[in-house]
Amino acid sequence: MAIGSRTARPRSSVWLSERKAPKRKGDQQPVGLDHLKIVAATMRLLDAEGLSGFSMRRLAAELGVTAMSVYWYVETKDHLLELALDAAMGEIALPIEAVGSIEAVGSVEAVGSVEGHEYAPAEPRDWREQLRQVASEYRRVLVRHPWLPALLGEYLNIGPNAVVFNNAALAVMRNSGLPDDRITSALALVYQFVYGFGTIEGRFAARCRAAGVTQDELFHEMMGTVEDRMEFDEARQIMEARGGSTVEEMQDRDFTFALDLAIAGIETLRER
Amino acid sequence: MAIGSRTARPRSSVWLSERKAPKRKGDQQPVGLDHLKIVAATMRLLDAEGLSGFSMRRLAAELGVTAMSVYWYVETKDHLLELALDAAMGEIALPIEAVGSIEAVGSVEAVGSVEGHEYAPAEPRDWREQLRQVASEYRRVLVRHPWLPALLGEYLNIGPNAVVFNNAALAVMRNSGLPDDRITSALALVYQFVYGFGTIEGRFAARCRAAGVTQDELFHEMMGTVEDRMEFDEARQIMEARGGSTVEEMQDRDFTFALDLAIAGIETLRER
DNA sequence: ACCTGAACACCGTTCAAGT
DNA sequence: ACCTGAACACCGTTCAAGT
Repeated sequence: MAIGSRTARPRSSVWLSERKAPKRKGDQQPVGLDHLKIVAATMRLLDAEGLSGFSMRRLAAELGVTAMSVYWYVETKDHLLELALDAAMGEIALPIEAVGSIEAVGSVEAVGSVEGHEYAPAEPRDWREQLRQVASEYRRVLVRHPWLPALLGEYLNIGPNAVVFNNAALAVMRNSGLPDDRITSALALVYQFVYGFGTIEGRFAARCRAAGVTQDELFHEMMGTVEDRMEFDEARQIMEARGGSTVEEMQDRDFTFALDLAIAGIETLRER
Repeated sequence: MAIGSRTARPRSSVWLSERKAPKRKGDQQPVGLDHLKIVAATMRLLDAEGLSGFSMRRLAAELGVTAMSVYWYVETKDHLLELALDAAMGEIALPIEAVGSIEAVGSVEAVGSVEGHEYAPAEPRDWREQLRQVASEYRRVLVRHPWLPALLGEYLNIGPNAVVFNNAALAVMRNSGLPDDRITSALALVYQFVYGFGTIEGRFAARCRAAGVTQDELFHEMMGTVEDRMEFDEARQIMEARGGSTVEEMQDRDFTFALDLAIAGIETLRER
């Protein structure tokens, strides 16, 4: 099988529980295993094999260590995955204008994220530009880590990097000029869209990689299968009108125009 | 743990492989086990225990049968979950105007779905009304079955009911007046939004059920935790401006206005 | 045609024990 | 302070066997 598992629903989050080890730096012998290496190896494994290919035992083997050693650093597999999740959130490059106080960024380090957020070099720009940047960065990270959506769905995503991201997203939307009581709606529209879009895009790419075919090959194969199955005149007509000769082009067009729709909607309803 | 598992990525879909059994009706002894009952029990278990609480062995026990009996009817756990996924898609009530040819509906039955699509009683209406209906129906089903998003992310979702749903969604959007080459974008914006929105809404509700608290209780608890953690003036201001005294009210407001934004965007860009 | 039981290769995690 | 090995309770699935 591919999803689902046996133990009970987790009731806690890494971010809501105490650190397992004080994690002081100048310790005696550097044994070659620590939080950073473990999370990095976790992400490498997840990228390469997917969530279903990941197990604590596989990870230990990857680290050249016995199955249970990892448990000295990490409470459960769930906590480890939450760390990987927040590390991925940290890869979303945010417009510098949207990143708030230095304290927020400092607290990222304080709770032990793997890497801080990256910041795109940018001068202050239009809120639309900033929105487009955050959206497409988020999309890129979702595609790069196809395991991310499952974790986003499973855990609370209140890690330090997630908080920075959410604040930045909110800051950008506040510049749109929408009244305060509409901001959460607009945020939901844009980011849930990006989430869903990036999810299927990343999954499709991963599927192609696993099957050893190009995206265009798999796309045409699937279209063929579906067309064989039933009458699809309407759908086919739309698909052909979609434009773009490659899957990548179609995706970029769809993504860009969908964002344009959302932005146009915001601008239109702002005036009312 | 809660997600991920051990076996390799599935390369096939129920919908792309042959039926295991010819499934003829007038057989000798009715043993009390069949496709319908199995899928129904699966959905009941998933609703009650979640994806992580579901296993072939639990299901067999639920059916009062030995662990391996189910395998006579169903090839793998993955295939069974695909059947449950499409059955859930069939619960989305579609506006009768948007449901195409009778053949499409006929083919639903032909491939053995659990129940056909429901059709809301409706006279022909504005495309905006239809869009709102499909969106909120989709949302309702996502909330009712919190395991649905994980399955939607994992499998191809090309079952008969999914095909009917997609065609209906497309038919509605075609009535918006957008040019053909923009339809897929608009569909992505609306349905990925609903998917993401319904996902977190359903997950939140499930979490409350599991913890035995009301949604409002958990919401305030979480707000408290997050506020304690770091400076959150902006976010708090927005949250307070959000309006609505209960979580449910906030969610309904957010959902409705986000859809309004999308519709306004479609209408605005349609004119250009 | 339908169902069972034993077995296999995997899990996450606990726990006592090593150094 | 860090790592190991054996063990427990669970998986999905195969396979030979029952009726």
